Amino acid sequence: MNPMQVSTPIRSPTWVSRRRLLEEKLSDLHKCTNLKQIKQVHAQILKADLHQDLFVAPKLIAAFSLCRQMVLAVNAFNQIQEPNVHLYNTLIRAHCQNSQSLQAFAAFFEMQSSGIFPDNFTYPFLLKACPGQSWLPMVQMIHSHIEKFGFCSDIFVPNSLLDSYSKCGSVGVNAARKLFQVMGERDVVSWNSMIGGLAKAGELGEARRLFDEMPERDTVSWNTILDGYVKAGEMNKAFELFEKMPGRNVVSWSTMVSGYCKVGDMDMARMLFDKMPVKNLVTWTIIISGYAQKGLANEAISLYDNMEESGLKPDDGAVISVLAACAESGLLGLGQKVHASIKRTRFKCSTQVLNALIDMYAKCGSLDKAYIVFDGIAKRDVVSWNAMLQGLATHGHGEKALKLFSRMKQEGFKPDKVTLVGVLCACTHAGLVEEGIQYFYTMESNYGIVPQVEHYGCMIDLLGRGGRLKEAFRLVHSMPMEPNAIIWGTLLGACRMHNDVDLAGQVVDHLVKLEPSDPGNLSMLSNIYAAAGDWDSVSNVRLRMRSTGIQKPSGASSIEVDDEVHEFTVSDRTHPKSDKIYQMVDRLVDDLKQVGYVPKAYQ
DNA sequence: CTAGGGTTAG
Repeated sequence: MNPMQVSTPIRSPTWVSRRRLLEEKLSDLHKCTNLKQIKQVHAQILKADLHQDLFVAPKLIAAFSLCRQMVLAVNAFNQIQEPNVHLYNTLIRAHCQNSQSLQAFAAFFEMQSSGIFPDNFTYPFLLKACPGQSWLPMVQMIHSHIEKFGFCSDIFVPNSLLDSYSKCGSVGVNAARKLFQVMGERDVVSWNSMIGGLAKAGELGEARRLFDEMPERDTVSWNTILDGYVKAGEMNKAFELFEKMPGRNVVSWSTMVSGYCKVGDMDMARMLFDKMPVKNLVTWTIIISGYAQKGLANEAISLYDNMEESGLKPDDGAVISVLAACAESGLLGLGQKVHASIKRTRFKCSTQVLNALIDMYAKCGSLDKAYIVFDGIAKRDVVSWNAMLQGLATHGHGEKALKLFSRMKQEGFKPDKVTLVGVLCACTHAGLVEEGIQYFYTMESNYGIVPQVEHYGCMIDLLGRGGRLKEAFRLVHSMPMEPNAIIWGTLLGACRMHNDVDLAGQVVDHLVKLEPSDPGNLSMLSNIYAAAGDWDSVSNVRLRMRSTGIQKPSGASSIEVDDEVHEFTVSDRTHPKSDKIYQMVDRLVDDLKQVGYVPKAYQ
């Protein structure tokens, strides 16, 4: 349809005056984040009969979208009889902001089929709805559309395309490279996107070359290359750049803090954190999660308090990050604190936050609390079910997990590949070998899920733990994909469990090829030979270890009591209270023996 | 365009 033909309703003088009354309230409506206010204005709009106005509706949609009220947003959209490009663009952007990529595309296709042509805003919004590698085909489709209709006059369009490609893994980065080369005009944003994409794809050298080549660099350019080094763990190089870059901003500082947290250097992280002139919510999230990941509960908790005292209210991202860190290190205390602060400050939480809570409670061993959160979710999604299922499965409640699985199907949820990992894992932990095999071989026909490497991993664990090593080994060889290190590692674990020395030797050969610098593999083999009393083979392996120059650092466990970290290694007597500790260990071993546990070391 | 972000086999 020709845009000129869109009929404009005739405005009566009363209409104009009604609208003028609301004008002031409408002007900032699309930026309003207070749902109550929006609903008030909405009521006034309805009263004034302005809800079908092409000027008012986009503002309403944007406002509802900001408050994550997509049902209301779509409703506002549906009030319009003949939506135009602008309205569709607003809807697409709204879906995109609320990570409803599919709905964004649905809106796009609907727009096309009603004969409305996309403009210079449509494609960039749509490209934003393509998060990551799995959306590469959609990015390619949009690319061909753009080429067909020639919207490249505005650099915003090719820049968006470049950025989307560069976030789509190595294949996408190749396409981005090509596009970057043929782009007639490049601004600093084009360069930044290209450099960021290369750095993310692990092409740090090429990224650095482009960075050096750029005609002009802004703070984002510096931050991008800085992050490239940080993600590669090259903190020395990152620090060097950080020191000499002009105009550091809060992102530059936060990037450095994040890098030091990732390599575990909390002293440097804290020093920079204390020194940085401006901190925001992201900065606080980074440092708190950093401490939490290291298991330093007291530091993390006191910083969380400081953050709230400084008047910052954690958003979804902050809550999810901190909870994920708690889950990783089992910091139930901090997790509960976050939960309490959510309950205190929020009327309701997004499903994403509740899912993070389930996972945190489950991973910290508080399955009952996980269940309470799970039961209380108004709108469960597949991730909620998966988190709960996985939690039950990994804590030995295999049957309960399978029951949850049937409930999930009863309530009409479609299992995805993660669900099936949980189901197979549940079978493994409940010793239900036959059931697991059944699920594995029927998952494609029953649920349309083609077994992936993760599912094979579960199967190998299932068969291996059940002592069916030969079958497990055959399965590894019949896999349609290349077995990865986890697969071989699982099999090796099973060999150790059942003292299969021959198989272990073969498995380790594969493992060493995949992880040549991992000292754990050979040392595991050595332990297996030792357990079988094959001391010649043990010394052979030791020789192999020495000839490759690989040394296994002795494994150490550490616990944290009252903010003091205590580290322990094998037969460690250096701790001041080691006598008491060993007394306790002996008592525990006795208790375990009484319930039928046979410790390996005492065999 | 840059910093934090829910479920995934050893």
